[in-house]
Amino acid sequence: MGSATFSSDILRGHTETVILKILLAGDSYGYEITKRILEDSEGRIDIKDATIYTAFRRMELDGLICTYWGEATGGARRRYYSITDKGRKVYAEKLEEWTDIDRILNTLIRK
Amino acid sequence: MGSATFSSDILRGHTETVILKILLAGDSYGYEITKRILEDSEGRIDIKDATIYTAFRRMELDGLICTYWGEATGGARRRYYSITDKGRKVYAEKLEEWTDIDRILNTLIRK
DNA sequence: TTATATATATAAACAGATTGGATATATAAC
DNA sequence: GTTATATATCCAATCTGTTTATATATATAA
Repeated sequence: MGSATFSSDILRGHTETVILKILLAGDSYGYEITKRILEDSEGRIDIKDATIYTAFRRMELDGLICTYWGEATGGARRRYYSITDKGRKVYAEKLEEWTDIDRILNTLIRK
Repeated sequence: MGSATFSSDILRGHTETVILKILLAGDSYGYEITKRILEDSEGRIDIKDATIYTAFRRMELDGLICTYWGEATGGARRRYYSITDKGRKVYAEKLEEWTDIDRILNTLIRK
């Protein structure tokens, strides 16, 4: 139980930040990002496809990312996402915010 | 803007853990806990009264805390909360979980 | 008497995440 | 050829913790 995936509330508010960070390294698509997060989180963060696609739509509306159809290599078609200048700016802000949250939550949660 | 209070999504999933940690040090009541969190978070976490009272109700139903009316000293009546054995056990689990989340989110969010 | 700080509580709304379902392509196994 | 599996996207309905708005009540200072 203790090593299962985290409750969805834990990720809430960080999903966009994590997606932006991955897109900083280069364009990618939903399925790949989901797999990447699962790997990089020691198998503990299993973002559902519906979650990531609704996040994409929201972020596109907010101008953080833009999208284009790409070719698939052995599977269904892929919709690629690219981070915008605004997206880079928002990522920088969220990174700074995380640094603060991290310090403060450690104070509040630990003895 | 950068130093304002955090979005409510950031606290989501941690509210109960923070309340349990405060109750570990001794019984307390809603108003005091809210003030305490605001102080200990450098003024960045301003939990709304409705949030804390609904959390109390949820936690009491789950058997993490129990409650009793106390006397007020210069103000309205107070409802005190006390952590139960189950609450102490859940806190220990959440603390362990936070240790993991902290490490993993730092990996996912930072370059 | 007015304003402010102290203190609790509930209904309705909000928003990000999940569940469940649908659709579609390519490849490996039977 | 048919089935199973991996790849890949998307939407409607639902869930759930938090907020907004509102109500209630006591004590003290201006």
